[in-house]
Amino acid sequence: MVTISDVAKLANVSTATVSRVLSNSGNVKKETTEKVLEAIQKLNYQPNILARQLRKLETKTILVVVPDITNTFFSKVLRGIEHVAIENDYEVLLGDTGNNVERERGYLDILRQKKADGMILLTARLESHLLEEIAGEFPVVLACEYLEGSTIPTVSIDNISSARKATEYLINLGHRRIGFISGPLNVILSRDRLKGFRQAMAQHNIPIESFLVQEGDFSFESGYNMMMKFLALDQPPTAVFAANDEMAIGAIKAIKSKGLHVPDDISVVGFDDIKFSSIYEPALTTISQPMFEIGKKAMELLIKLINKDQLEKNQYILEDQLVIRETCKEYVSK
Amino acid sequence: MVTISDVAKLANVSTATVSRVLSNSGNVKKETTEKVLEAIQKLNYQPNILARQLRKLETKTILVVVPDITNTFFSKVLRGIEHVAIENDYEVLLGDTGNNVERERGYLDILRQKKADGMILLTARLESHLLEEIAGEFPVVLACEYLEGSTIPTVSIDNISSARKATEYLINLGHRRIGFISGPLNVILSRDRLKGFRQAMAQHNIPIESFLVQEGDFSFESGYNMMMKFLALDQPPTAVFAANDEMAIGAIKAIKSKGLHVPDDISVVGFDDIKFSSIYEPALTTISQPMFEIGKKAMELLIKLINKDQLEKNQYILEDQLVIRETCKEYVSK
DNA sequence: ATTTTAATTGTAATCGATTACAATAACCTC
DNA sequence: GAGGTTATTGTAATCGATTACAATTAAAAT
Repeated sequence: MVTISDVAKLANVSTATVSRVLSNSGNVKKETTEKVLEAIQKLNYQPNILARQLRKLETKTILVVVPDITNTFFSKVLRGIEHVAIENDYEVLLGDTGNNVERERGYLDILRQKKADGMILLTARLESHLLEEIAGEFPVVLACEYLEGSTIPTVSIDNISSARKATEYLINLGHRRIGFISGPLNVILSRDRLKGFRQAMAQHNIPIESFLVQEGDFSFESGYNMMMKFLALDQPPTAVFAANDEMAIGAIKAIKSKGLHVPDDISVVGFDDIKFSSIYEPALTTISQPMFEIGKKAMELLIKLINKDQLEKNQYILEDQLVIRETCKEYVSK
Repeated sequence: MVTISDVAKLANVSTATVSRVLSNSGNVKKETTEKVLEAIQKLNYQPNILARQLRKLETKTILVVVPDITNTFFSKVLRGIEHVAIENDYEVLLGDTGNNVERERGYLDILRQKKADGMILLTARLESHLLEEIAGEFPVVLACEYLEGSTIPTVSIDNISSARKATEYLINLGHRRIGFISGPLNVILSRDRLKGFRQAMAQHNIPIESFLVQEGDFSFESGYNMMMKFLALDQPPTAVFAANDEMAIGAIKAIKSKGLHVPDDISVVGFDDIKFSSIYEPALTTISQPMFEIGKKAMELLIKLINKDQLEKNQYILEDQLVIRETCKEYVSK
């Protein structure tokens, strides 16, 4: 392997000088610089990053922990992260947990072992004290999810108000029997969306029957299954709000399987606005999250944390949007 | 920061001994081991991986270069890679090129700089000599794509025979005017799928009119646009084979937009079997690639390369499968 | 009890860079 | 040209682990 001292020897200078040329620190004579560059060229020298990292105690790598990389929602956020990472000479280490808390925990060691300068979590199922502890010691940013009462910097939308907005939209269309398919209630953002739903219903004095709220797990299949439960009721809901798009599409599938139509028989609203939602038929009305922007912002914050810059605030709330497409319709009693 | 010498001091032994305890190399007395472990516990010591890596000249990290992480096809392959990686204590550095050759090239430096022990490419748009060169120096495995006449280890399906299989299926249904929407023809796997299509047609003595072959770019939109071209013909094809599922779905959208029906008016076959294909309506008939398996196999090969084990062969061809769903129908002349 | 052998531990070099500090060279100023 | 200043370069310590080799200790063999 070609090392810095090989270069130094060939160029007839010290390793210090080669290093200085490499880092563009300035104080090297032109001729010397040229000699060194020539030697570098001739030997096809590439600095060993490990050695540099060890010396500087930084890795220029950040870790992103994702609950499910095959979900396009997360891969879009990841894209935003990568975008900013590359601009700032960072590399992205990917940790896919496959929705497994154990693996989420395992990835913390990468930080502890200094294999990454910081971490962005797109999932926060871990015990909060664990997270707080590691965030006290290393730069950590939460994206999408957050931790109640925590000071860990967070980027997300306001899930409560978004869910309220979507629910109100259905209410304004005249719906009163509205079903809600929630995400797993052990994650806070599921609880928030449920809360938003409840708030909107309460505001309009519409009582919520308990069997009209069902807990899914964000998967297509769970959306299908929960909708089937709704359809088995004597009086099925006239509209359904699912806490993410995959479940919403699962619900539509279920409705279709009974020979009913969306939106004519039942209206459906989703959450996230993944790519498939606009392609599917009927095109899904949904809350659109700025996925790319969330990723970008999260990475920007992380870089600030790494550089020990001051943050203006800890909670960054980005704008979401209700995208009205084809799955909702005014309620007309039959 | 807590270092190995802090531990050594507290346990009253040398750093060498601590290191031996850490690596479980055996030759340490029980009592000493306990003393050391106790010190490690007490100080909450975590070895600095950078230092270890520098000394051992290995990173236990591999690089995966993906053309588009938001495509679920690639994220599934990635899942397979990660599965094997974790089992073998490797971490995965993700390189998403966003279909940009420049960025693909950039990621090679990560290998050169020893930031990763090896690389899996899910894309191979680079100049082949560059790839050959880097593969000569570092462990590299190609997955999905391959390089003509190259000895770089490769995992993929047999794209030619799969495309032939799909085409023959349409032919056997009675179709003669079959349109083909190819992927970008600068990537070999697109050319292979086209070749398979041509072979099947030739075998059945069906001439291919040039305007029945259109080049897309694997995106939903391009599938839509190319299908629109077909539909503008005097005699549109009675069946269409798209080189991936996204384009196939785009094509179906185009067909529907003209008030026509799939499969009654036009049959459609896709390629890949991404998750959405079974959810979409009509459910897509397609060639199913073993994405997870491809990823697993690729990582297994890479590990062998890294360990300098002998490979049995350079080309690993996995089984694909024609999945018949709802988008094809026998041709009946009208 | 002494020698031989095996088990355990320590010392110090090493991986390949960066950088504080020291040394030298080059350039001014009067 | 002496003295001072600045620019350039070199020496060697350093980052935190691993490991070859040496040294010591303990156990076994005679």
